[in-house]
Amino acid sequence: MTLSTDSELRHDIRRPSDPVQADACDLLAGVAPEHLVDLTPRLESRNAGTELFNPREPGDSVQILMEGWACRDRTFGDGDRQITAFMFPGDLASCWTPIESPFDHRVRTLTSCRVMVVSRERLADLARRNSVIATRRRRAMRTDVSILNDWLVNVGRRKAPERIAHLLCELNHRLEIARPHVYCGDRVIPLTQQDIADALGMTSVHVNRVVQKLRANQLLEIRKGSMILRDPHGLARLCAFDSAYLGVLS
Amino acid sequence: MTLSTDSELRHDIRRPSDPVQADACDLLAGVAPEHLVDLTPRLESRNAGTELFNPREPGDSVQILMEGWACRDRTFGDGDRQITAFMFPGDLASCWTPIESPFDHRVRTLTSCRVMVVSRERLADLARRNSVIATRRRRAMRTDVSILNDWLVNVGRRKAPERIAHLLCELNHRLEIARPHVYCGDRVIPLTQQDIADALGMTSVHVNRVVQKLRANQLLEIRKGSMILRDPHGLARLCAFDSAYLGVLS
DNA sequence: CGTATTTTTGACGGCGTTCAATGTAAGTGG
DNA sequence: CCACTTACATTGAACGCCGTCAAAAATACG
Repeated sequence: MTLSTDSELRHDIRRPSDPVQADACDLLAGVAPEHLVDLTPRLESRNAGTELFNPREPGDSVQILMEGWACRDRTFGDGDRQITAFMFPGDLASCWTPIESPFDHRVRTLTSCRVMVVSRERLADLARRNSVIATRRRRAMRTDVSILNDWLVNVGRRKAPERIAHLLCELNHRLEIARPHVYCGDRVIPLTQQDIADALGMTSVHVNRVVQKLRANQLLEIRKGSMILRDPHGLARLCAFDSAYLGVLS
Repeated sequence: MTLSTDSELRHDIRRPSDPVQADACDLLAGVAPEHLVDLTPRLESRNAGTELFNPREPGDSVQILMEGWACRDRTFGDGDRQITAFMFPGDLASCWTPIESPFDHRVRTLTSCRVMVVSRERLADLARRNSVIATRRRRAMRTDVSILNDWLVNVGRRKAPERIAHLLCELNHRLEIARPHVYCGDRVIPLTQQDIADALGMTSVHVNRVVQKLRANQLLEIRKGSMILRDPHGLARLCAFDSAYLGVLS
């Protein structure tokens, strides 16, 4: 599959058929249709840069990511921001946040997205009663801790080239597992260099310089608004990537 | 309460009465004595620098921290290490790890400690059957995610002085909540400058220089192997500390 | 007292930031 | 189809935080 332009990568997303199907959602897969209706679900579109969750105004509906990429971040007064998680459908680590979130952060879309809007209260009910969903959420949370733990190691201890390579390897690994749910080209990371900088505690200027070196080594290609991994093994070698911490995903 | 020497801070720890009491343990508080016996618990001492948990050799017993400080860390081949959590008794964030740990890390004591050794299998059983413990572990895990999230923001976006101040503020806050369980002086942080460096992604040399500035501003005192916070509010002002993310603790 | 650990200090270098400008592709409206 | 606008990527120069290396001083402990 080849995509000719960036806009296709970011915006030309395949649409699932319109009737709301639980199976298309990694959190609710397998839920009986009669229970699903209780949630009053509806599919909606969101532009890139839309807020999906804000702890100060939880609201009484929850938006579950069905297509596209989102991130969890914290923004400072001076405009600095730190991204603490990347999320996309089909990825276990992405599905636990909707109902409750213990900490000060928000969730924003990075690309154009489709979300399933459901009643928060009823989803919480369902999660309490349905042991499958409960288990799924527990595993999702464990995965989130594990990834956060690894990001901290990454940001705290690795130099820029290894740091960037490690993030790309992680995303690639998660994407492979989530493949059936992710509607963008293989090994395409739909992130801005600014996004990557915000996730890794760097500036976009420096990300750019380092990423150019990686490109010079045939490890990846650079597009406007995205990157394409050309040599995942080379990237993994560069940062001694070990996917063990993602084991809970599979 | 004043302590004259560091050895007292690190080693002169009050001992709970010898019969094993569930209430002294934040994970098992409230568990009926007859259930507690099933765990075959025994109190033991550990020197500073002892490994309490290693994912590659989980073993069939679990060591629950009862006194002293420990940390979760990852060590690299070249000796570099990243600490990803500080743990002490009475602190909710410290109690979920023992039974299962989804990621690649180990737990080591930082000071001399006392631990309660229990059967892993039976503790897991108990956690499954006892909803109080289950709830406690869930909250503990949430707290852990929340703190990890904040550490990532801290390491990724703050400069050294704010970064150190923020860590100290967090520990101070958690210590105040855990006070009845922590047997060391008020506002004493029994950490080496090397420990702090390993937690914040810095070198001990630079931690030292920054910490000296904080001391010059009457914010803290420096001891061998520990620090004493003299002006918590000043520290909080320096880094704009907001304890909201620790809300789940209380 | 002698030893080990930790703190402290100095010189030097570099990785990464800051500031600012330019280039370039995509989207919009006339 | 072109002018205008916006968003990213790219480049260069200057600066500085922080790491590296190495050694010395201070503190605690046996």
